[in-house]
Amino acid sequence: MKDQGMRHRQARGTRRIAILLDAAAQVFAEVGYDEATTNAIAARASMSPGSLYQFFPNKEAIVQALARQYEEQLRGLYDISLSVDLAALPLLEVVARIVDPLVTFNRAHPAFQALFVGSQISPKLAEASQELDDEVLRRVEAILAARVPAIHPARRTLWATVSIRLFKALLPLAMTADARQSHQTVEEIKAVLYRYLNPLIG
Amino acid sequence: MKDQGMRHRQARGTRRIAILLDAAAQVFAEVGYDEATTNAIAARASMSPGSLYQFFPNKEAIVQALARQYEEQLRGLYDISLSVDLAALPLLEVVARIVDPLVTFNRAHPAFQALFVGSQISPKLAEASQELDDEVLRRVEAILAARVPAIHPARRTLWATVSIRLFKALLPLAMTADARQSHQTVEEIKAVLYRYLNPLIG
Amino acid sequence: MKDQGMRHRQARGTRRIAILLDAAAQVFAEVGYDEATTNAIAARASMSPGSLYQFFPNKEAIVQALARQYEEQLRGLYDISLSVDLAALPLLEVVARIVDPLVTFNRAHPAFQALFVGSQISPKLAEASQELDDEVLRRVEAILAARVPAIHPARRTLWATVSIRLFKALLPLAMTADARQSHQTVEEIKAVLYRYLNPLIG
Amino acid sequence: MKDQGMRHRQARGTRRIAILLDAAAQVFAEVGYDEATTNAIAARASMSPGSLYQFFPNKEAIVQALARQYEEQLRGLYDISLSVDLAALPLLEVVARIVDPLVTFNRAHPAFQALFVGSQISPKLAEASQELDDEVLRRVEAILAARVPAIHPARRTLWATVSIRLFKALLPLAMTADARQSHQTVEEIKAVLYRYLNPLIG
DNA sequence: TATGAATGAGTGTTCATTCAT
DNA sequence: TATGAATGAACACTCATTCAT
Repeated sequence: MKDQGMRHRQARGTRRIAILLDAAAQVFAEVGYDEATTNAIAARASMSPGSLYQFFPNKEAIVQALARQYEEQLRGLYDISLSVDLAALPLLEVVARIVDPLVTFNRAHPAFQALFVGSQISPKLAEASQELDDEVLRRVEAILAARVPAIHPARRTLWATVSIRLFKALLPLAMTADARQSHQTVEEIKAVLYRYLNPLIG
Repeated sequence: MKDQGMRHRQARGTRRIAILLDAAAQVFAEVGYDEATTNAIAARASMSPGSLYQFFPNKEAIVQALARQYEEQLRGLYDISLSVDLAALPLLEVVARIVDPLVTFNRAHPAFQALFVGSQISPKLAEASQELDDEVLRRVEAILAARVPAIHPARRTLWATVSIRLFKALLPLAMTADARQSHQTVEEIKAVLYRYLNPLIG
Repeated sequence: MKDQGMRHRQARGTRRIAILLDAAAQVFAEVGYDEATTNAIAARASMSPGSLYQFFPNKEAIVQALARQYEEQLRGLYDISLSVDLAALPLLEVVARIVDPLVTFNRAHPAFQALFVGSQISPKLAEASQELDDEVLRRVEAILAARVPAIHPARRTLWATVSIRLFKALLPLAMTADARQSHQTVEEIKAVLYRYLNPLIG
Repeated sequence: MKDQGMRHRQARGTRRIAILLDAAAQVFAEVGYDEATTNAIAARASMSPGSLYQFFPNKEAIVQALARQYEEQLRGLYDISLSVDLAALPLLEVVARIVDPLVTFNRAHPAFQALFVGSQISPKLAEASQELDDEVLRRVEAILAARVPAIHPARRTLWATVSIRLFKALLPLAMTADARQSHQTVEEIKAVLYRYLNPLIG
């Protein structure tokens, strides 16, 4: 009996956290992290400010949780599409296997863009979503290393950083309502990355 | 007599606007548009907040004016370095003639980055610096058109948009104190753009 | 059967109240009444806030109950050490028989100080621990009356009030960790009271 | 002309600070430092919260300013009544010259009590009014030293500390509306201090 | 015209208290 | 009855904007 109550409560808590993160994602997507207010997030989640603070100690913790969520979901996404020998694939295929899922993911989670791209501008957001950025950098470096093991670490970091920034810069372009134009832009993103990386690791 | 007084007053007004824009540029460069306060800008300009609002109706108008100023300065910058037949130049040279002055300009005007790059993230700033972005887009489109006149307008716009975003994405990387690394990054910027555009308008 | 269940429930309630008052005492001793939060008290008592409010209608009621508890415990304390003819004892001895147990009691119940001394400052607390203060005043008046029966009631009240306040003022000084200094201060407390009262009731 | 404007503005600023400190004193006197809200102080001063923060960076700064004001006013008070050879005066006279002005002062400035006495309870207030407490301690120690130069510093500090605490404890008693009772209490305060100190420095 | 004092709605956050379960 | 999630009014403090001088 007690167990059931507890399980129920925990489930409720988890559900409310999910609702909050959803609301936060919406608000972040609409006005960005800096402009988002905790009261607005709570209101969007149909909660009181007090409730929000029962689950998160402060505003930063909300983005961090959201970023962590995205990180895990992305991990799941790529564990499938990258579980092959990347060195054996044509570069264009590698690029596609990275870009396409990310674009799809971003369409399903519009706030991802706000965090991932916004971290380049807002210092506060950058600090909060540091982990996500680090994780992405590590992963891209790993992919580069898989194809060109002999590469100098500093160059590898530069190439990875540049690649990530290129992607971040173009991702918003692909997020229009017009499906046709969106598809064309995604192709362009892949072309940019392919052409940039081909002379380096092709 | 009255005329002179008026001319004097107008000159004074123009001068004060220039001082304000200078102060705004400093503050924007230091903390970004969103974090910049109008009081801080006025103080930096050794003026009262009231004076600031005599020249600008609100914070947005300040960035807009600053963006317009940059727009004009950039026009002057390129009227010199682009007054040749771009179709006759190698693409790498064209890219260099566009990128290098812009990097130089940005080093002299650190706030330019805050506006130009920041407009991709902050919706407020995006709205305010719309015109600058439009102008830049038109110019890049013109260059593309000069090299490949037969190009479909939609594709031209896409290529120009992508090129500009690529540049915006990498510019901050080039703005470090380390001269050596900065030079390397600038080369990388040019490489990215060259490789992207070569198959299209090489 | 029903009776037993009820008795059981009541005993349980009494026990939980005791636990709560203990927790409250700890928290009051640590941060004072004003800074103490009901949630902190409940947590310290390993209870939910809701349970706390099942036994006490509000925060004030908690201090009141605690004060009442201290009142009773003090009664027990003095029923022993004052059950002699105070008129026959030297004043210094009387003072010692009042001060020493109180200091000992306070060392065992650090929250007592928070209530007893704090009531002089925080209006909220003063209201809440009014009863305790009244009781103490009555008792000190009784002692004074025992030694000088002919005393004018108003003077008796004044002397008692002053004596109590003197004690309250110095008690915190005696509550340091340093045993040596503490003893010295306790002697000072007794000296103050003795010198004050000697010309009056010596 | 400008000078006049500036002088005028400065005067206005000074006046507004005085109004604020007055309002703060009222609110502190009514509810104590901890319970006082900056918005309440601003409202009492017929100002907006923003105005308050134009003059004081935070709540603590307000008490500090008030404490400093009291410190100076007290200095002025005592420069007159203590500018004699304290060693030559009878102790009762010395005590009267210290206590009487302070009581008078406190009647004119009810918030003084809130700061001076309250600092013994609220840690926040204690921190903020530290300086005032230190200053008072130094002064009392100086008086003790003037009468008994050979005294051990540690004992001098103890006696001064005790004396101050005694005074703080009794001061509120003297602040009733009833003039007759108040006078009687003040006499009692002086009696307490005299009897305490007489065996030590009489 | 220029000033800067003044405004007040709004920020992130806390906590005494309530109430569905 | 016991729970702890939920509430929301307040708090200290900020800043774009206004306005008396």
